[in-house]
Amino acid sequence: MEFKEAKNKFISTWGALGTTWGINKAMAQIHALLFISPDPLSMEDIMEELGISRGNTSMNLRQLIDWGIVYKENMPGERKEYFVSEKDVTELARQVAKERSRREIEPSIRVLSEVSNIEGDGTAKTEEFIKKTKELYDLADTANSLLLRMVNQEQNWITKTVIKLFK
Amino acid sequence: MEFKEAKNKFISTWGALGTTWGINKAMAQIHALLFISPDPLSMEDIMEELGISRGNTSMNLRQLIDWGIVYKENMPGERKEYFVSEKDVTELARQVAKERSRREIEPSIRVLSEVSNIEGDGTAKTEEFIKKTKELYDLADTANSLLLRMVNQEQNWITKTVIKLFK
DNA sequence: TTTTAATTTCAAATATTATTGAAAGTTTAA
DNA sequence: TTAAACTTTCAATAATATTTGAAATTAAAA
Repeated sequence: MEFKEAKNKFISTWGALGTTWGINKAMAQIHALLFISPDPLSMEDIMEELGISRGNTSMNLRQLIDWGIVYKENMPGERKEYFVSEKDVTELARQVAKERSRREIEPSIRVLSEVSNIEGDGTAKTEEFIKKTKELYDLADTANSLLLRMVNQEQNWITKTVIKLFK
Repeated sequence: MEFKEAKNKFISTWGALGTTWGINKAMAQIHALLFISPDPLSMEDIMEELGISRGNTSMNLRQLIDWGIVYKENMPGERKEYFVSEKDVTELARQVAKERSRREIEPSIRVLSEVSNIEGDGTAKTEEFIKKTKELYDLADTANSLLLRMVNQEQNWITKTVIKLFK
C-alpha cells in the first residue's frame, strides 16, 4: 500500500467510524485530514482534498473548533485562515470525552436522577421503574466520573490508568 | 411528576441519547420500555406503547437480541412471543461495550495498524502520517483493551475499577 | 472610503436512514 | 392436511440529516 491509498483509507475509515458514533462524516474526515497533515490547511485545501463544498467545510470546521480539537492559525502575510488539528492524541481523547460527557451524558444523568425520584405508589410498575432508573443512574454517574477522572489525569492518563488497574 | 410522565420522559430521553450515539431511536426506546417493565411484553404491547409499526418492532427487536441485551420468552399456553430485557445494568454495559468494540472499534484498529505500516519515503507527509496513525493505533488499542478488561471483570466491575483506580 | 478577498449563513436540494404495511413465510393447533 | 395465529421481510414512503451554492457578511488592503 502506498501513501495515497493509505491516506484515503484512513480518512474514509475515520469518517465511517464517526458515523457509527453519531458524528457526521464530513466533520470526522476534516479532522482526519488535519490530524495527519504536517502543515496547516486552508479551507480551499480541505474542500479540494475531500471534494466537499465551501459551506460544508465552514460549518464543520466551526464544530471542530467548538469541540476544542481544531484551531485557527494565521500565516504571516496571508489573508486567509488556516486550520490545524490538536496533534496530541491524549489531549484529543480528553477533549472528546469531556465534550461528549458535558453535552450528552450529563444531561441524561440529570434526567435519570429526576425520573428515578418520583413517588412510588406500591405497584410493581412504579417500583420496578424506580429501581431500574436508579440503577441506571448509579451506573451512568459512576462511569461518567471514572471517565472524567481518567481523562483529567495530567499526562499519559491511559498508561497510568492501565498500570494502576492491572498491577 | 407522576409515573406516566416519568416513564415517557425516560423513554424519550433514552431514544434521544441513543440517536446521538448512532443507535436508532426505535431500538433504544424498545430497550428502555422493556428495561423498566416488570413483565415480559409482546410485540403488540410494544407497538402500542411506542406507537410504532409491526415491521419496525420486529426488526429492532431482532437487533436487540443480536446485541445480546433482549431475550425471547415463551409464556406457557401462549402462542405468541414475549420479550424481556437484560435486567442487570452491569451485564447490560458489558454487553454493549463488547459489541461496540467488536463491531466498530476493532475493525478500525485493524485499519490503523495497516495504514500505519506503509513504507515511509522520508517526506514530511508520509512521516507525519505514519507517526500520527501509529499514535492513534496505540491509543485505540490500549483504550479498547482497558475497556474490555474493565467490562470483563466478573462482578461489580465498575466499583472494583473505581476502587483500584483511586485508592 | 471603496474594493477585494475570504468566510459565514441558510433555504433549497440531495442523500441517508428509519418506518410502514401488506404479502410471504412460519409455526402451532384443529 | 388446512386453517389460524403470529412473525418476518422488503419495496415503497416518510422523516431526518447532510450538503450545496449563492447571497450576505465581515475584514483586510488599496
